[in-house]
Amino acid sequence: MTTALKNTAKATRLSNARRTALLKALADPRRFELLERIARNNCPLGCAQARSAMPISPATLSHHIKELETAGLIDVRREGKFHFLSLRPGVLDALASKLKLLETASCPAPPALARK
Amino acid sequence: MTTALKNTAKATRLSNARRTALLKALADPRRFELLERIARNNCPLGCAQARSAMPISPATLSHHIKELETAGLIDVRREGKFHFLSLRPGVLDALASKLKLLETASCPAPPALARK
DNA sequence: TCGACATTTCGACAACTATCGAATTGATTA
DNA sequence: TAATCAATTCGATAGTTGTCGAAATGTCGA
Repeated sequence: MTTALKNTAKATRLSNARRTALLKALADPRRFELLERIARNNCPLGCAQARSAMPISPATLSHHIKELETAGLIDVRREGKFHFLSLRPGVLDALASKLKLLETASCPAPPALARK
Repeated sequence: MTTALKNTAKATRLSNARRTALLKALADPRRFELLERIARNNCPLGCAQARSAMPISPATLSHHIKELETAGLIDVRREGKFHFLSLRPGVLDALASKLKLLETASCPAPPALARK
């Protein structure tokens, strides 16, 4: 019950600060690419795998991983020397919902609206 | 038919560059707040209205408006000295869809995944 | 035409951020 | 214990970005 409610709350509620943190983490193209790789992998993505897939230095990768983790977008599992990255469930959904809400809240733009 | 297809394509397709531009525009908290005000207004929001609602200088507001417009999130209608801002339909939806796709593409994280 | 007003541009500044090489830390194995 | 390897931290650098005051531009009305 508590867990169920907690998960539901997480899926629908984002504070302004959290929203900002998420959007900032996603705004960097390299980071988004990394997140895509993590999301599309069929199981937790090895850090080493990410490294060989992207032309960036280990230091830069580490930095990006930390940014994604800090924003709460991914989870990092450590097994000895090896790290495995996975998408944290529900976070992107919550953000997407927030954006859709904004779209829904708006009134249709008049057709005469100039786009100069 | 062409228009219908065009709108459909817009709702479902975002290039990487466009996606990045959108996320960068949304990542600033002030800008997001401005977008929220535009979205929630029942008709195009007057620039002057935005100005009086937010504690930022005219220069800063102008800068943010330009960023939102350049990213393609809003349209600006000019009536003499006055500008009116409105949300461009479908853009937030397209972005939200992209995020949801990413969520869907991921595999469920194992419960044993450590969150250190 | 001038003055008032709405908005933008310009230049400066400070803060933030992506990237890297080098050094460090931590885990594993011989 | 030392060597190897995975990943992080550190410091530096260059680029980006938000913010502002002042100046400039554009519109309108007297």
